[in-house]
Amino acid sequence: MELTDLERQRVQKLERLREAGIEPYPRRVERTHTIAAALAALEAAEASGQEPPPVAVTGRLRSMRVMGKITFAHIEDGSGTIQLFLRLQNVGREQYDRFKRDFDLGDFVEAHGTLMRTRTGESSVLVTQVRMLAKAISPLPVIKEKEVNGKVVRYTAFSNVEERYRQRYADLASNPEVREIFRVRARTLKALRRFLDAHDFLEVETPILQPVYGGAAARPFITHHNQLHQDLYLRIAFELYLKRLLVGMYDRVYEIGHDFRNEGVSHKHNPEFTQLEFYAAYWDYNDVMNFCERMIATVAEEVLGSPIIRYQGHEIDLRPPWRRVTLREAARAVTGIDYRDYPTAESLAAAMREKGLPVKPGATWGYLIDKGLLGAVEPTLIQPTFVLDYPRDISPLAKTKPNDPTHVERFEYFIGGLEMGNAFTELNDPFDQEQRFLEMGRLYAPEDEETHPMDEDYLRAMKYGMPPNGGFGLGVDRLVMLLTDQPTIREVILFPHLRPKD
RNA sequence: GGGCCGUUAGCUCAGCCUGGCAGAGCAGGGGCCUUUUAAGCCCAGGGCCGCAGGUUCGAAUCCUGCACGGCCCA
Repeated sequence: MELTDLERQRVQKLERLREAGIEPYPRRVERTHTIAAALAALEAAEASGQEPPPVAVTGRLRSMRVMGKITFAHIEDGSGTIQLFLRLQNVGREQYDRFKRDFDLGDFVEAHGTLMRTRTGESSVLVTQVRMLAKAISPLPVIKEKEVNGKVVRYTAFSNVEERYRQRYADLASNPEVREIFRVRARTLKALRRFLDAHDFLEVETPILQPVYGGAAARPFITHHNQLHQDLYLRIAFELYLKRLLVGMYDRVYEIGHDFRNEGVSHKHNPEFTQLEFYAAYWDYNDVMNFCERMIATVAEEVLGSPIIRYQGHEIDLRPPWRRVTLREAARAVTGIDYRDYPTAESLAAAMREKGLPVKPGATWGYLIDKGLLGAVEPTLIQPTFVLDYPRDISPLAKTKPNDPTHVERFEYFIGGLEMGNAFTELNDPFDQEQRFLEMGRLYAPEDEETHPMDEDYLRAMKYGMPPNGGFGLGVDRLVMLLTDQPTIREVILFPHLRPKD
C-alpha cells in the first residue's frame, strides 16, 4: 500500500495505540443509543424534568476543537450528529491526551457519558470515556459549514466530479446531500413496487443472460459461457420474456432490474441502467397511459410529499391528466415539418436539412422521425406529455392503428425534457409478428442497432395464444433524476461507469 | 466521433495571458488556551504542477501528442 505523508502520520498514531495496548479495530461495540435516539432522550428528559440517562454513542469524528483542558468534537452516525464535550477533569490525563494526539477526523469512535446542554444550548455528550472503533488512515475531505441568516454556507467540499464517482464511498461519507439522493432512489423503487403490487401485478425475474436479445433498438454486450461453448447476450430489454409470461396465464407482471446497452455514455445514458417494465393483459395503450400518469404522480407524492415538483428550475405538475399529442403534431409544431408530406427517407432528410436539423447519413425514414424530429421536440416537453402514434417500421412489437397500417398504437412519455419511457398496445398476432421480424431483417444492415435477430421461441410462445395486452417501460434512473433534481444520470447511479484512469 | 474547457499539496483553489525561487485557505505537525462550533493565536512543514516530447540559457507557464474528466454538438 502506498501511503501519503498524512497517511503515514495516521499509521504512526495507530501504532502508538497498539503500543499502549489499545486495539484500533476492536470487534465489539457497546452502543446504547443511535445519535438520533440520544438527542431524543435528552429532549424527553428535559420535558419530564428528569435526569438525562447515561448513553454510549458511536460515529465518525467530524470535527475537533481542542481548547486547552477541554475539547469539543462532533461525531456522526447514520442517524445524525451530536457534539462530544471532553474535559480533562472528567476523562483523565492519559485518555484526554490520547484523544487529542491519536484520534483524527474520520475515525469511528465510541463515547460514553451523560447527555447535557452546553452554555450555547447545543445537545452534547459530557464524555467520561472515549474509545477507538476504527482508525481511518486516509483523510476525508474536511467540510466546514457555517450558518448565516439561517442558511448553511459550506466553505470547502469534496466536489471534484471525477473523484466523487471513482471514490463514491468518500463522496457519500463527506457529502450528506449525496446520501440523500440514494435514499430518494430507494423510496422511489419502493413506491413503484407498492403501486404495482397494489394493482395486482406480480413481480418476476427473467434472464439477464440471453441466447437471443431483443425488445429494444440497441446493441448488446456479448459474453460467453465456457462450458456450453455458447455466446450469450446481456439483455437490452425484458419485454420478450415478460410477454411469454402472459401466454403462461399471469395477467399482470412486472420486473425491475438492469438492462445493458452497448452504446455511448451521456448525461442521460449509462451502459447499465435500471428499467421497469410491466405488461397487463386485456389493456391497450390508452389503459397504460391512464395507469402511467397515476403511478408517476402517486410515486412523486409518496417520495417527495407532492405531485408538483421542481426540476432544473421548472415547476412540473405531475397530476393527471397529462397532455397527449401525436408524434406527427408534436413534430410539426416544433419543426414545421409534417413527415407525412415526405414519405421517403430521402425527401424527409432533405426537408430536415432545409430547416437546419441534423441528419444522420443513411438514416431510415423511421430513424429520422424518431431521432431527428422527435429529438428536436424532446427538450421542449417539460410538463408531462404523452407523444402518441409512432411509425410502424420503427415499432416491430406494437399493434397498428385501426385505420392506419403505417402507424402503431405506441407512446413515449416525456417529463422535464427527458424521455422517461415507451409503451404500446402489444402485438399478439404471431403471423404479423413474424412478418415484422422479417422486415426488420431486410430493412436494416446487420450492424445497425435497429436489427432484431429472429426470436423463434418468442414466436412459438405467441402461437399458443397471447392475450391482448398493454406493455410499459420506465427508465427508473431518469425518474430518480427528476425526483432529485439532478441533471445527469451519473448523480443517481452509485457507481457509474468510468474509463480506467491509467 | 467533433469542438471548447479542465487536470497544481489530503481537500478547495490562485499562479499560466506577459517564461525567471511553487502560493493561499482548510486539513495535518509543534506550542498556548476549561463552553467551542469555519473556534482563536504563535511556530515550522508539506508538491512527479496529469503523462510524454518539443521550443528556450531557463517551462506549472509557450507548442505538439496522449490519458482521464466536464460542458456542448453528433
